[in-house]
Formats: sequence, C-alpha cells, structure tokens
Amino acid sequence: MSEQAPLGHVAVSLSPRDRFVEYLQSRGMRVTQQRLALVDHVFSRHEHFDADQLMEQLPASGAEGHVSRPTVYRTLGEFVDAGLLRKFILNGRAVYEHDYGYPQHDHFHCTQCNRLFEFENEKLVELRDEVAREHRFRVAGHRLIITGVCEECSRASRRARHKMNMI
Amino acid sequence: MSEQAPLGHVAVSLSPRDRFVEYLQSRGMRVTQQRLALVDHVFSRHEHFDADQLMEQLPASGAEGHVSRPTVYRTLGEFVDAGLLRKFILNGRAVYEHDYGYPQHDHFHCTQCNRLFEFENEKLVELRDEVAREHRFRVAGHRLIITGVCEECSRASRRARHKMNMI
DNA sequence: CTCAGTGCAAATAGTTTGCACTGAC
DNA sequence: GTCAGTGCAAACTATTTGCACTGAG
Repeated sequence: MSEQAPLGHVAVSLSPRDRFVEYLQSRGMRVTQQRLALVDHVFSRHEHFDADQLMEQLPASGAEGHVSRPTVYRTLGEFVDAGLLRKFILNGRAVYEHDYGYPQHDHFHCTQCNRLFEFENEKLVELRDEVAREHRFRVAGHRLIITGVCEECSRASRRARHKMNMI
Repeated sequence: MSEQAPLGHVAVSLSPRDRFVEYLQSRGMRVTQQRLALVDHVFSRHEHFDADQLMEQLPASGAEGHVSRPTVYRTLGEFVDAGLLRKFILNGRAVYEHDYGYPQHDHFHCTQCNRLFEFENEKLVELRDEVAREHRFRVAGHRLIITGVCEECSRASRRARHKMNMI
C-alpha cells in the first residue's frame, strides 16, 4: 500500500482553475489574484493538506502570490462549495483533498504514523445505497474512515517486538 | 425511520457503572463521586449528546451531583478509553454515544434536521475487512456516516414544494 | 497521610469576524 | 465609481491546562 496512491482520475472538461472561474462568475463572485493563486497552488500537487500546511507552502508575506490566513480559510470554503475540494476532520483539524476530477474513494487512517491512504471500492457504494434505500434515506454522500495500522507500521512493530525478544 | 432507534443490546456481564469502576481500579485510578455521578447519568438515557448538553442536564453548581466542565471533559475522555462511549465529531463539536453493551453500528446524518439515525449492517463490516485485507491494513475500527436527507424531511420538503407550486 | 482528582481561571488552537482599505468589474 | 474581497487585529468556541485545594485509598 502506498500513501496518496494515485487512483487515476475522472475525465473532466475543465481544469480546476477554469472550473473555479466558471463557478465564481456564475455566482457573480470576483476572480481575484488570491483566489487564482490558491486554486493554482492547491491543484499543482495531489496531497492531503490542512490550512497550516497550505500557509507554509504559499509565498511569504509581501511576496507575489501571498495570501492571508483569513482569505485562505474563506477560499478553502469556496473550493468545497464549488466541489473542487473535500474537507474532513482529522485529530480536530480540517484536512482537504482534491475532489474535482477525482474518483469517489474512502480512507484508511493509520493511527501509528497518522498517514491517510486512499482506496476505491465499487461494492461499498452499492451497499451504501442499498442500506439507505431500506431506511428510506436520500443519500447525498458518505464519509468512511477505516482506522488501524498500515502494513509498514505493522511490520515495523513486529520487527521491534522480535528484536526486543518480546515474542 | 426513527431517531435513536433502539438496536437492542449485546449481552454484557457488568453494568456500565461496574465496568467503569473495574476499569478505574485496574489502572489504580480513583473512584470519585464525580466519576460515579457521570457514569450513572450518562447511562441513564440512551441518546447522542455533547459536552454542553451533558453540562445542562447535570445538577446545577453547588447541588449534589454537580461536576465542573473540565472534569466533564476529562471524564468523557476516560469513558472513551474505557470503551464505554464512542466519540465522533459533528459540525466541529464532539458528540458521544453509548458503546459498551451496544452493537456495532453506523449513522445516517440528516443535513436538514441535523439528527443522527443509527443503523446496523452485517455486510458492511465484512466488506470493510475484505477491503482492508486486500490492502494489508490491520483494522481497529471504522467510522461511517452517510449524509443526506431523512424520510421525514424529504416528505416535508416535497409537501412544501407542492404547496408552493414549485413542482 | 499522600497524591490523584477537582474546580477555578486562564490558556490554547483552529477558525471566524468586523472593519477600513483595495482592486475587479 | 461601486461594492465584493482582502488583510489586519481582535473575537470566538470548544477544549485543555496550571495550580492550589480536597478527598479517596
């Protein structure tokens, strides 16, 4: 299993930037330098990130392309509304990942190394819809996080136990 | 579908209170009035609740059985460690529910009325384990929340649309 | 009698907001 | 030119912590 394993991507007609511009214009919102800088930056790399990590990666205060913290938060919310990003909470902080042009998937969360791993499973969605139908619940989406220990950490701790003669 | 639908319960040999006392003693932690008051209160009703709701339900400051806010937070954490409660985050705040003596289940979250509904599905756990096995991930547990609109809200909005002639 | 647990007040952390300025339209 | 968006500083909210006191063992 590899972290952030590429899952391929869904064919989309517009780049995230163009999609976002379209979204802004359709709502009479303005296409600002900050919004463009953020959409470009966020979609230049496919990783999970939180607001702090994003701030660190951005050009320093005063430099071209810098964006203030409040604007980062406001814009991340806009990305979520626009369907560009998915947000979820991990250890009490908001974590974001690409949604637009990216297939529906779920996550393993390794409690040892705290990394997130993506996986896709068709049957899961079918089962979800079946269960929802039985309960007459109209599904909009779902959030599944499987917690446990990833292969790597699993091996590491087995090795450690062996080395220490603890079995 | 009914909110907080009782799912029956798993046979357990000890009451939550006794289970908690056992947990405390096995770790050399003290059995205090506050901890007993909280375990009794929390397991006297089967509902989802957050720290604020719990504080409100507790006897007022000065009265018998009152517990301060920091202690409530500390003790809720102990309940989770002891396996008595499950904690999860909803709209940025911690929500708790009974875990001890209660079957594994998942949730529907209605985004309209903000209520939580429980459901049980055997096949879901099987599928989870199967997927984890494929990815060599050692499962400790999972968290699944299906978001959407519950039957009641669904009907209410259909009625409203009809009434307003908006199709 | 000792030290873990408690309550208080204050700190913390992530996020949000009010407001005056700026730049997109 | 107008008003939505921005940056700053300050507010906010849920939760956590330092510390002196209290009570469980």
